[in-house]
Amino acid sequence: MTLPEDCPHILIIEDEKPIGRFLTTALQAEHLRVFTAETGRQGLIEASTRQPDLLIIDLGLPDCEGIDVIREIRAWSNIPILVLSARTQEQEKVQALNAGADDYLTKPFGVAELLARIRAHLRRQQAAVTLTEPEIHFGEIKVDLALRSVTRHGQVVHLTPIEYRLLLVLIRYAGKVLTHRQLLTAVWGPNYSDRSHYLRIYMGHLRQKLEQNPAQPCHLLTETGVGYRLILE
Amino acid sequence: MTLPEDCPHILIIEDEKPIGRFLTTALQAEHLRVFTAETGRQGLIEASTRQPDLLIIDLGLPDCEGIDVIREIRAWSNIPILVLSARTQEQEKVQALNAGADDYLTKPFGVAELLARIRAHLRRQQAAVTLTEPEIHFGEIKVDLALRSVTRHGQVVHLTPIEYRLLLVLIRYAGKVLTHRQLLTAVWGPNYSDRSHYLRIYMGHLRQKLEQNPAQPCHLLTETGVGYRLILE
DNA sequence: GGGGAGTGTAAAATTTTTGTAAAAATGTTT
DNA sequence: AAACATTTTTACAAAAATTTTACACTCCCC
Repeated sequence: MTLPEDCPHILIIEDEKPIGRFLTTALQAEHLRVFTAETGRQGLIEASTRQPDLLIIDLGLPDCEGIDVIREIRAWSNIPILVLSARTQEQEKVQALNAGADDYLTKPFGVAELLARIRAHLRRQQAAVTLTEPEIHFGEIKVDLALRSVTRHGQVVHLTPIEYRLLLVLIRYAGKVLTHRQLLTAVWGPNYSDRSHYLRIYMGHLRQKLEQNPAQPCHLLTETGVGYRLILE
Repeated sequence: MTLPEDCPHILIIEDEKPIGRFLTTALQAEHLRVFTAETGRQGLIEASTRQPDLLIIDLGLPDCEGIDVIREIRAWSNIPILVLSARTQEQEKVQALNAGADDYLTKPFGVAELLARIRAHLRRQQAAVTLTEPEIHFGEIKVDLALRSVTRHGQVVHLTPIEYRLLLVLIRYAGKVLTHRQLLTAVWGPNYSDRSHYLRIYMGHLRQKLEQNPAQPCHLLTETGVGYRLILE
């Protein structure tokens, strides 16, 4: 088996253990990293601490309705949510989609179909790149996205391609903690998600070039054990 | 006396008739609709047919253990369950909470306290349905799940990974008593369920960072011999 | 009052994670 | 092919987080 870190993370919320185990092995065989939760509550905790790339949830959980779980996650995240439902749960399925689910599969379903759907959503998610503001400011720094230029006190600061790309990702999610994996995937691609040392080096470069005091950064912040975040202004 | 249909329904499972009658009249006086059962079996039937909003159950029932009743109900419902226990039933009390009970009262208890707890859980239950808020507030603290940031008076409060995860679990089950085992399992994993001293240290850290007066916490509360709970607002 | 279980706090010891420099490899331009 | 810029690798010091250890405190029961 290959590296566990080096692949998309999937969270499965499923109360029936046999099905959960089946799904887990099926996805692991496709080189996906799997986390599981057996209740909605536990699922919410896992979702916010593990930061998965995709969520699979079975409707009809014991503790709270799967629909409520979807609604709560949608309040702060827009990861793809894939719903599993029984044929008797037609209404709930529609409700789930209204609550913010992206797709559904009716049981029983084939593994091939499940995997195809997962891959489609992961691809789509990665393609979602948009940004509105033409200029971003923080500290002494101005970033002009249209010109691809970074200036400090009006002086041009030269950034290498990777440095610029890393900065872009941080800007797009400014204020939010981005996990190592999220940053590595966004900048180097999904096959580099375990090379955290790259981040240390390039965050170091950015601090050297953009921070007033690189040793005590006040915009490019470290969240030890989790990742990094950019604080604007 | 009139009994409006829109008042909360309470089911009491209690084998000692005098206590049952006492509780019934006390709750009815507060405009709560009361159903009673004298055995666990009967209680399960009542619970599924009456669909109460809250369940009060006395540990130490004759036919089947109260804990089994809790477990069975938790398999299909997440209504608040309030446990009544004698001082000699410390172990059972913790077992009941581990099985999914929300709160407990040790006999003898005052009616005022019972009513306060009932109201708190009914309110929490109602709020949980509409809790799609991306931000959670309590005291001077704001928690933003999307940003993974905690602020106090707008100032960022830095939490380590374990501190954040522990806080998250407490938030998800806010108002409910969480046993040491439940917390340890949720944060450190099932192999750490006997390291209660970890909890003391990290609850201490959270109090230090989040409470106005860490020595007299008003949100991160200790339930001696049982566990901890978070009180919002 | 004395003793014990459960709890809170501080601080040391340990492990994990991070920052930095610099060398080696890669690629690009002239 | 040499000079240059950039990325990747390597190595080690520094910082942060976790775990361990120690001890004081409170409440309750005897």
